[in-house]
Amino acid sequence: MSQAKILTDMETLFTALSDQTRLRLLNLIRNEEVCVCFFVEALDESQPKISRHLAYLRKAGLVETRRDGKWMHYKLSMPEDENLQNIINETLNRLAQSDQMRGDYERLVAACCSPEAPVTISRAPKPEALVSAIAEEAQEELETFLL
Amino acid sequence: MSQAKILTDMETLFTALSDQTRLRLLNLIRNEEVCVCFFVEALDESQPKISRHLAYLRKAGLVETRRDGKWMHYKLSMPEDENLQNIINETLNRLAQSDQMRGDYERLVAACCSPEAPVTISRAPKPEALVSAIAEEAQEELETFLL
DNA sequence: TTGTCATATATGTTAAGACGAATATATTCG
DNA sequence: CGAATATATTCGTCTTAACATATATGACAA
Repeated sequence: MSQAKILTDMETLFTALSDQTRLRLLNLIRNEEVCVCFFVEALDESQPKISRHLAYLRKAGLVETRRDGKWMHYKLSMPEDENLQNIINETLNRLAQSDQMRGDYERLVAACCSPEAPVTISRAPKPEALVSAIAEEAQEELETFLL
Repeated sequence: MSQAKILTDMETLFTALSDQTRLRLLNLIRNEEVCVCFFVEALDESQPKISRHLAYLRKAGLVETRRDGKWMHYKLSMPEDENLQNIINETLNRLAQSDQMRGDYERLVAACCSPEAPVTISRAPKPEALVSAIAEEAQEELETFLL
């Protein structure tokens, strides 16, 4: 039963959230599935460090993985309980107000879409949601231009 | 500016919430100011342990203290940011669904209001909100009885 | 198979924090 | 003042978890 574990589950959730690197990672997958190499690029941290923290989040049940050939994609995995969902959403909303988190996100976009993207990741699969958002933006710009 | 510290502040908040004893303490002061001796009684943990965790919560800005002679009272101290407030409220709501937390609360009520309360705390100032709630309940029972 | 790339895990070190036991501080009472 | 009470802090120990560095795994390509 879920009853018996409420306290332990919350401890697990908050321990997972109590690290800056993990909060930064969550901020990046707020909307979309992201490939590990983009985390490394956007946070400018070592690959083992990113990997360890992603593993931590996975064990805590906060993210799910999908393998795609050599690439591992991570996405948010919401708990069933509504209170816990709200906690996570409020966390993401608070993070979104931070300049630093916006900077991380901008580096994610740059790593995905810049023509000068480092060779390392130039062939990695880009986050779909992000790419389509960028495409829409470009579309809008085009339309604005045409007016 | 609050901007510069968003990430650090969240790390501090979640670290404070990532311990079962501290979650149990927060559950007890959800509605009211409570004196340390009642925490010790309700959680059935050693006094130094309770004291250390309360100090931790105070340093994290989650509780405020008021001295009343020999007694120290603790109460919730909400952060200014609305997202963080929501996180704390959702946390308390989730805790309230736990049988264990309800057990803690019942022991708090018992310690405050039972005639067989241990000598140690029989003279300690009781939580006002709790006492008045109990009084109302008694009043209701009386009225029901009179019908 | 051999090599290469993307990611994960092991290792050794260091720091944070949780605990019980003992002790210190602060307040009140006599 | 000194004794008693409520709470806080210190100490020594143990666990958890952070990190950098090095190495292992798993997938694909040649």
